[in-house]
Amino acid sequence: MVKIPGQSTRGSRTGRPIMVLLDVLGQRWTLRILWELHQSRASFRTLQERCDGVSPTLLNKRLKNLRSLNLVDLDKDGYGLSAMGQSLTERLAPVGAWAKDWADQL
Amino acid sequence: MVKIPGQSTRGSRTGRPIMVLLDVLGQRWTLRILWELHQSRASFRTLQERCDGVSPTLLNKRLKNLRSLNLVDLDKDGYGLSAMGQSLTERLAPVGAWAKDWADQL
DNA sequence: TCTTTCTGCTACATAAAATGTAGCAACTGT
DNA sequence: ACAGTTGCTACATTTTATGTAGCAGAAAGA
Repeated sequence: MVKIPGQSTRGSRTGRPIMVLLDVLGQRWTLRILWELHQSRASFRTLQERCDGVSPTLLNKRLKNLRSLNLVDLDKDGYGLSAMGQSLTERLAPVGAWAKDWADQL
Repeated sequence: MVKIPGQSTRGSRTGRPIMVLLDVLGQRWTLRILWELHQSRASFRTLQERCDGVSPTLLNKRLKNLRSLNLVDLDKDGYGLSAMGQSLTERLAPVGAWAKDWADQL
């Protein structure tokens, strides 16, 4: 059972890792934040701009959460993906290619 | 430029398909709904139960949206993934495997 | 040293989104 | 005719996100 302190258990009643992950990624801006950090490290403010000016309140909330989940870290160069975060976004990459075909088909 | 009627343009100012997709997938329950439909087709109510009793209001909203995006369809056997939805969730599958390692590492 | 300009972050009122519960109309099977 | 489905809607309450302002600390320049 995966239990994250201060985290909702919505969609996690089974405790199956995938459910927990889908729950986390399904939070507004989380996916986008990971995507942006996958492009490059960024300071809080830069990241905020890149995320279409998402509110700092929420950005901070998400970043705190992603750090506690060991997907994101913070150093002198600002925020970036941890090794784990990197491996996740790498697996998410094929979806980027898929999106092009999908958009054409729409 | 991809424009979806009645859809927020949050995170879609560039109109890049991936941004639109991240925006859609980043909506609460969307990812989970796709995941559940990837397991098998289901009626509205069955799907609702599988999604930990998500409110029918929201479930319907998401399903409508996913149908307009050509990711989900509805037939006599209830809701299910379209061909497009299938190809998306297939690309999402590696993330399921990843989640196990991630959970162990937490 | 004294600004200026970054940094990450917080407070708080407003607005938007999600929940929970009840129930409707249409169809299916007995 | 009746019971049990189906997909779905209404609506009041609660939760979440937005937008704006601004604080405290570090670094860089004059």
